[in-house]
Amino acid sequence: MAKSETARQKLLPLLAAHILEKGMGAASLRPLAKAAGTSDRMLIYHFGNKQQLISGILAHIADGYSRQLDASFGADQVASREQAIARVLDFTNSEEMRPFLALWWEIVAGAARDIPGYKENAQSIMVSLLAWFEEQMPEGDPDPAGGARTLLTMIEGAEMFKAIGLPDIPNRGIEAARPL
Amino acid sequence: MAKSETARQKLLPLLAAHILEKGMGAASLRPLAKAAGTSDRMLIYHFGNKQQLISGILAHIADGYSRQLDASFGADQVASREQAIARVLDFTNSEEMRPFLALWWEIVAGAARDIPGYKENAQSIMVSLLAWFEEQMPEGDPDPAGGARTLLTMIEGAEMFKAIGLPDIPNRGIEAARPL
DNA sequence: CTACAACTGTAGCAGTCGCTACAATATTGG
DNA sequence: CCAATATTGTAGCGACTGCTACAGTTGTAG
Repeated sequence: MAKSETARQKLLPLLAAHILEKGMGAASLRPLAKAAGTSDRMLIYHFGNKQQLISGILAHIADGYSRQLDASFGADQVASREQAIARVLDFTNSEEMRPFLALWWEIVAGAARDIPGYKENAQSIMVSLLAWFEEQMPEGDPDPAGGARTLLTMIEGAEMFKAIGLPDIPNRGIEAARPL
Repeated sequence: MAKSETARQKLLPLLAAHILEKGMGAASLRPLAKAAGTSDRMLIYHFGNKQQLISGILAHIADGYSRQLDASFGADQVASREQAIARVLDFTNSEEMRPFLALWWEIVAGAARDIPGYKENAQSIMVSLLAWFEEQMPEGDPDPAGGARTLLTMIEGAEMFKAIGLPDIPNRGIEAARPL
């Protein structure tokens, strides 16, 4: 099946861009192939079948996402938990994050339905996000590990409300994310 | 197009059951029709087109969900915020809630992608859930409205982590959901 | 140069998709 | 009873789905 690794590496960015823009609902072979300047025939040739193709694209996107996280936040420390959570929520409000978030909820939905590959992908994204966020915790926090989990749970809840167009509901809640 | 309201009311429970079990990915006319003991031809006849059909089914499910909420929780008061949040999380762990939650994330994903109808549906579900949860807040809570929003944000974050198979991440966070 | 492997275009299969045209039957109001 | 209306089955359209068979072309190693 798949022969050339470099061929895949050349296709992946274009395939990823297409999925980020159009969503998993538009992730069928012919549109993907067109977006990548090739044919459905060649996508199967390089990736074996559709499932492996999608897995490859999602993994590629997850990689880019975590690299973007590191790049977007300097090493400057944050002073409080409130500041840490506010910084992340601000960041996810940016226009460039929209496609990632829309895709994220599709991945969550796939994981909740036990579609093969989705749960693994979602977990790897969240585990690395948690590790990254743990480092972002304010210096001297009494419980960075627990705090990061608290705040990340809060953040994800808030992101859900943002996604469905009710961004104000978590507002008051976030103020409550103080260390005990 | 749609003529008989009673005909729709007879079909909706069967259609809803099919979507809850199989997910939106299996929500195409012919399987839905088969599950409801009719034909694709008749679904279009009764509901006009697929979008109105799906909207009707989702609204029906949302109705049933909120009625189930009221039925599953007695009027017995809860003593603390921790107890309120624990009760809801326990409830959502039950097997009968699984289909609702899986469908919920598909609705969130659709809302995040601006698929017509999904955002409205998601909002109406969350608004009524919030209103219900506000009533469930412990008596004497210093800020029931804000607290309900705090806890619901936390709950939804926790539900997401459960959905992707990482139920332990929010655990420590939930202990922190104390009133200020 | 030749043999072999890597790559690619064309065409198509068998299935599903939402939806509709047409014709027939069932029901109901006058 | 008769006419209008409501309901239903059959058949199919044109588009799309993942994937494959076949035939070729290209690149490379001996």
